[in-house]
Amino acid sequence: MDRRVTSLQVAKRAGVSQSAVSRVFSGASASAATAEKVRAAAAELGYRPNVLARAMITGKSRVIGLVVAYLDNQFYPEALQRLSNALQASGYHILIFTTSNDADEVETVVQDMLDHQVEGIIAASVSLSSALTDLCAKAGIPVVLFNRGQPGSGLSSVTSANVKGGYTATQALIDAGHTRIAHIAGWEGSMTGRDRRQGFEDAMADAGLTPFAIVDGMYSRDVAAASTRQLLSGANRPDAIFVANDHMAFAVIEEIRAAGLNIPDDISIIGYDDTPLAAWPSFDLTTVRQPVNRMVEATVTTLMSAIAGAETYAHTIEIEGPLIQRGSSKPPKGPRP
Amino acid sequence: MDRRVTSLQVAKRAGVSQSAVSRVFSGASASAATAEKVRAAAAELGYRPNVLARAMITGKSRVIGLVVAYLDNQFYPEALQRLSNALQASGYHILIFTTSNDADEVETVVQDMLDHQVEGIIAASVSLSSALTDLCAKAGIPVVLFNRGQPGSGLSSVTSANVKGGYTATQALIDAGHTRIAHIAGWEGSMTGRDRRQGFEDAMADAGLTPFAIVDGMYSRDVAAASTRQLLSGANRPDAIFVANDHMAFAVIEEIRAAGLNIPDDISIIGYDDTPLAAWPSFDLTTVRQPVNRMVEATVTTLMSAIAGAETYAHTIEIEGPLIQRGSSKPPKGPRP
DNA sequence: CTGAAAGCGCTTACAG
DNA sequence: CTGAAAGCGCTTACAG
Repeated sequence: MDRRVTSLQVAKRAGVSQSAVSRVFSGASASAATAEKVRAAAAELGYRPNVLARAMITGKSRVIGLVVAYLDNQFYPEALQRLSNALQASGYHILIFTTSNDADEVETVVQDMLDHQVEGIIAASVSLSSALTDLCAKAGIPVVLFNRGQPGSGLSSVTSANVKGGYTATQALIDAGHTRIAHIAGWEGSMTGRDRRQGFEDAMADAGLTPFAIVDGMYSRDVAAASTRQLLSGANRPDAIFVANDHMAFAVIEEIRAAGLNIPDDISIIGYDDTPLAAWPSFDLTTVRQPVNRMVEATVTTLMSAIAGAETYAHTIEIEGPLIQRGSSKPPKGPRP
Repeated sequence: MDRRVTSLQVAKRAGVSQSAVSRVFSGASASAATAEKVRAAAAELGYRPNVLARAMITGKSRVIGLVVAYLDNQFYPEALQRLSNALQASGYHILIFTTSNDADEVETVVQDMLDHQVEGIIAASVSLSSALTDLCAKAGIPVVLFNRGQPGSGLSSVTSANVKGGYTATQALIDAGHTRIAHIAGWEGSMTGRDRRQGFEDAMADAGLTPFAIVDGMYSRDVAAASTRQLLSGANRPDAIFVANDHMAFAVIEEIRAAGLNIPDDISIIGYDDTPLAAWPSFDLTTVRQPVNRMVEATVTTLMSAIAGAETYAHTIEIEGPLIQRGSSKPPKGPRP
């Protein structure tokens, strides 16, 4: 319940001015003797600079706002952890906000962040209205979209190469000899969903195949499960499904098993993300890896240089990830070209 | 890139004093006419109070520090989301720190939080050294441990009723007719681990049974998997295992299946937490539910009343959760008393 | 109700 | 290198 100790108290104890104390702790020039006295006094008193006061003067809060929507998707906890570590390494901390993708809620959250004087915002799988984008621009607060593109918004984004990833996944199914290939797409309202779908459609077209079906899974387990039941209910059924993320793919796998079908003998499944669970024996999911570490690196680098004022234009960074071939899909047939 | 607009600019535009602007936005008394003029000017200029400046004066940052260690365990993303929502509802925001349980790292993180003038700290499954506990006490910053007890530390904690939960789980295995019951314990360094183990031992003793084995799973998938292989390798093997959390139980289930054994026919498994995955058909895990929502509620309530200065003594809150009987363990035999 | 003024705990020109 | 002083953007007694 003690009041916090201030630089003035340290100054008195050390027999120097308050400015001298400040200089020692802010890394400005000070003689060895002064620094010595100040540090000793500070240690005795348990002094630590008030970050808020410092932020007021410098205009640098050292805080980054992070908005995240889908924490139940295992991709995000890992991303959050890595983001947190990378930012801490740069001397920044994360003010976190969880939200749905509802526009009003996102607006509230972004306003809150701005009010807290964050130096930058990372929006993970969340879209920003153009009003919100303007607001951040006017406040001079850089925004980086993580795992979500928003072309034309003028916002920087870091994603995996979604079109290419969708293509690669689909190509792998084609190479395995499949012809009745369905796609359970990501949310149509998201660029990642549309891009992966585009990759699917391109690969099918290039192979002269017609999609068995394309349905919007909304990045939801429940919707994906219902879609799967639907796909299996017809007289004719797909022999392979490319699912737009692992989170949905797990639900798809379970539905297929519940229907008494075998994976991959009856149906091959390929997901997207390579979340930790994909490698678990229970799923053994073939999937396109999103290289979280490189995506996080790119996000932090982009944000930091924007904060430093180095760049004012938007960066659209796409990082390629490999297909991880596991047991949920048949391996490629015959010799590869 | 504009400079942020300040209360002084609003005051000039509205033709009132800066204090008047402040009063309108801090909810102090102001005439309807003044409020009107101020709000109009603020809206035109896009003014919002600087939370940092407000925090400096009031000494209330409206920020809660959250330390979390095991984000790969699905219990935590859910808890984080609920915590975030509950705190936002109280006008607070979360400064998040991920850490290992390493004492030095925790110390750094807590210091960082204190430097940022957080009003309270929630430590999820992380222990605080007594030096750190003292530090927070001296700074007058309340700490609540979430899902981790630390008796004798003087810190408040919110957990499930771990001894009772361990007892209930074990009793369920006994009721199902099992006699060779093993326990893969949580980390021995944690109170939750020790309590659940205590519940296991009590139930076994009450039933006149000797534990088949007790091993420390360290709350780690890998350690739990290795322990399982060990348990299965002997001439004699357990017919049931109580695993101290779901996160490990999933790995245990997979090892048992890999060994060609059937769950629950050969071995019954019961976990702890009732994470989302437990209900998935792939695991269908019988488990003791930790009532996340009620734990979060209790955590926020405790923290808020401590911040309000209402209580200075430590609260140790234990919340009971039911056993969720699913397919990974045999149902109780015969009639229940 | 309202304005002038002091002050939260710092950083940073400015002289010396 | 060092101290006195101004100021970051607010809140809050204090008079009027």
